[in-house]
Amino acid sequence: MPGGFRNRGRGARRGGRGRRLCVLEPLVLLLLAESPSHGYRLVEQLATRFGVEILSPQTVYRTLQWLAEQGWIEADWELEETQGPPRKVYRTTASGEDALDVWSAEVAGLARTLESFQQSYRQLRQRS
Amino acid sequence: MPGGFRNRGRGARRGGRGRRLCVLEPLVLLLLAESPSHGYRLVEQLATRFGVEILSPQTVYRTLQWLAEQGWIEADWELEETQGPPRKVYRTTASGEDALDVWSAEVAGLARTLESFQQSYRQLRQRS
DNA sequence: CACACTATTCCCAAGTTGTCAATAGTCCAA
DNA sequence: TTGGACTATTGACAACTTGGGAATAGTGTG
Repeated sequence: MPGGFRNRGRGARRGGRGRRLCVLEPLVLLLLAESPSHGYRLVEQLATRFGVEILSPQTVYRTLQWLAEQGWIEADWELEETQGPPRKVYRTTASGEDALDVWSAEVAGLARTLESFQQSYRQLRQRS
Repeated sequence: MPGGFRNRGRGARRGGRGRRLCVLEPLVLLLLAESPSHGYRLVEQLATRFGVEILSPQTVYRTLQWLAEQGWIEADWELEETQGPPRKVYRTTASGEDALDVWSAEVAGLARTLESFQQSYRQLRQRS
């Protein structure tokens, strides 16, 4: 389960409720910068593109609402006929593109932290 | 502020309360696997070793308590005289070493997600 | 017509976090 | 000796996030 913090069994680990995904905003922002999409599809895209499978759809819809409140994305109801109820299709705004750059730097910082961890971990296991 | 989710200004970003570091457990576990330490020092080590500077000490102490509840770490009050109140020095247990391996795999998954993000981000910016 | 799938939104309990505060020991300067 | 700075841990509480359940609703299938 790459990239994800899946919940397995109560008490087995900290998490589940209350635990933040911590990279959902930049992921969604990037997907929308690539091409407009809607909540239901983003859940699938997050899984296939980034291996993020833990998500309850709620989390994605809420992130979408929050990103829209920041003015980083905008939505319109899709006009085409669909196989189901109407879709709310989001796309990035100009300030959303700027926000993506900021988030990207943040992600790079986290990536460096993870790299440090992995390097130290390998060294520790090599010694033994 | 590499690796960190610093809080700047209210409303400017999702976070502050309720925002998780999402990699604190493996980081602390690794540091303790390298050598025993105590809460106050771990806060410093997290900053210098991993660039994690956002932490309120509380978060670290709580993580320590939780890791101890899992049986992954154990503590004794330090016997030596110190420059201050007594320290609770934690060290990993055998099952803690196993847990570190599991967490390491989890971290690797998150690292892959971040890599995917960064690669897609670079491609997006190259195109424009 | 019931059922599965698509698609979004609201509400709540459970869990996590930062802030404030309390407690306390050591060291140093006024 | 009294106050302040630093070391060190813990408790309580409000603010915030999340997953699950439920509500709403359109479309396609048996």
